[in-house]
Amino acid sequence: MKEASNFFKSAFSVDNVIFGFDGDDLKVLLIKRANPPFQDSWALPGDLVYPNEGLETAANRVLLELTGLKNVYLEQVHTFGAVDRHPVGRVITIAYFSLVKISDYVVTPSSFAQKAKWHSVMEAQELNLAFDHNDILNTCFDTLKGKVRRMPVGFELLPPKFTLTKLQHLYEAVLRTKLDKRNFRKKIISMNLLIDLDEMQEGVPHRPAKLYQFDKERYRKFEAEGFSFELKESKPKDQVRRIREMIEN
Amino acid sequence: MKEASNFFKSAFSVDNVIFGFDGDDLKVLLIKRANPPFQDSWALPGDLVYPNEGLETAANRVLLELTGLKNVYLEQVHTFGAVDRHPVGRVITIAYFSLVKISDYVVTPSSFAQKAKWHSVMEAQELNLAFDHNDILNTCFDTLKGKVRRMPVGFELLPPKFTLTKLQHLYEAVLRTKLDKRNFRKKIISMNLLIDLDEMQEGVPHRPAKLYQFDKERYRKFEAEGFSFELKESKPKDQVRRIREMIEN
DNA sequence: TCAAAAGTGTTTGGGTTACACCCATGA
DNA sequence: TCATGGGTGTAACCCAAACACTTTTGA
Repeated sequence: MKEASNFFKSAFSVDNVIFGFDGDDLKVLLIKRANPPFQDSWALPGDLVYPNEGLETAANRVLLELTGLKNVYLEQVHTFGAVDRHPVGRVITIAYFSLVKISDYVVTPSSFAQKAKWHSVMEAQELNLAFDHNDILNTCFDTLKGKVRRMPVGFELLPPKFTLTKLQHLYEAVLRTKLDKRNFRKKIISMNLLIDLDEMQEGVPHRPAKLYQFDKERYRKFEAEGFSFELKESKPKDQVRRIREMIEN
Repeated sequence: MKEASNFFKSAFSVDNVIFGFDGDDLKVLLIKRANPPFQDSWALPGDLVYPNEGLETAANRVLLELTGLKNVYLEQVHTFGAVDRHPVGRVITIAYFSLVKISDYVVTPSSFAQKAKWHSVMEAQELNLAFDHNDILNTCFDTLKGKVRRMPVGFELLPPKFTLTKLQHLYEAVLRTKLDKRNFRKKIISMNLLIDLDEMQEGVPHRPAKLYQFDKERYRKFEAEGFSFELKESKPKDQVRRIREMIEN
């Protein structure tokens, strides 16, 4: 009954929720499955973990094979292990999310025969994804939302040079809220994590904006000191009041 | 090479970091391993996951077998899968932490032949635990620290009736900081999550304190409205100033 | 009467919120 | 000259931080 051989009949995989930002919308990279099960369904990119391969290594491999990108922000989120989540056997999956600069991603290399396509996260959440990939996507998205309010990971999604407005749009897309322009700028500037490049946008049909760069050096210093960067959720006061009143019935 | 049979040669386990609070110190329940590998080392309680068993089910089973407790706070934290983490084969482990009222835990049921013992977390972190259990313990402890600042999970560690001072000690033990008594009380009271029981401690050699109870009902209402409960880290201002100056060199 | 913990208010400063108008560019 | 986003300051408010003495009990 409780012999080792009974236990070594399962496999594990990694699935990777790859987020990108096109300047407007938060996106996730999905592949169209070429084979059963769930043939022709959209799915998160993933693969079985090789017997002598670390988990994060596997996640990085999936990412590299699909996007050609290395050294990308990658973080483990949660492990999904419902007994029946995979129709062909007991396969648990470790979910990762990664943040890529969408402009760096060029074309699907041939090793993935399937079609890969960026979907807006909002739309992807409404699709019927393969396996339990809807759960995985939702969990990873929530994790990203939480993360982005506490740490400046948003920069991983932007090109090296960006405007404050783009940065704000990114936060708005991830947090799914509107932010006040002046307060946002004050807050970001006061974090001292941006380098003013003294460069301007060019060829835009409106007043050109200043370009900034993320100051990784300085961030590491802060981080080492255990500093935290909360970006408050900006819940309107009236809403807070209303909730409070509701509760104090 | 890439045949399924190669992949279905691995196993997975759950390991459970069981936290308790004795009114003074944050504790973790460790077992003394009776068999190799790591015979006689202290280890986190854990077990292989049965082929047709969910992950959380397995974690709950470990908890039940060891403590006799059911319906305990349990949360998945992280999955550890280094290739060589287990000497007898490829075994990845999904780490959970749980919060138990230490008074509810009576005695180790016989199914676990090993000795189980509460260790202060501080001490446990200095032991040489089996496998990668030091990593696991540290990760779970950090997760608990983060969690406790955002959500009122601390109550899971206290008996049903407790004093404000006990609650404060708990927070101090988890966060490893001192908290200001008056500010702490103001904060907690203002959260409106405590029921004043109109009872007093008895038989204590000092002025008896009021007893309170956690208001789960009200908490669920808050939670449903997406309310958050930050308990700030209480970093002294001067420290913040020093860091800031250091960074703005 | 002593030891030990319970209990309680106010001031100060920093940060968050709310809010509206002028500016620079390309078409 | 118009459309489009870029860019800026201030007042009100709230909350966190700092801080010390009196009260109640059992021994």
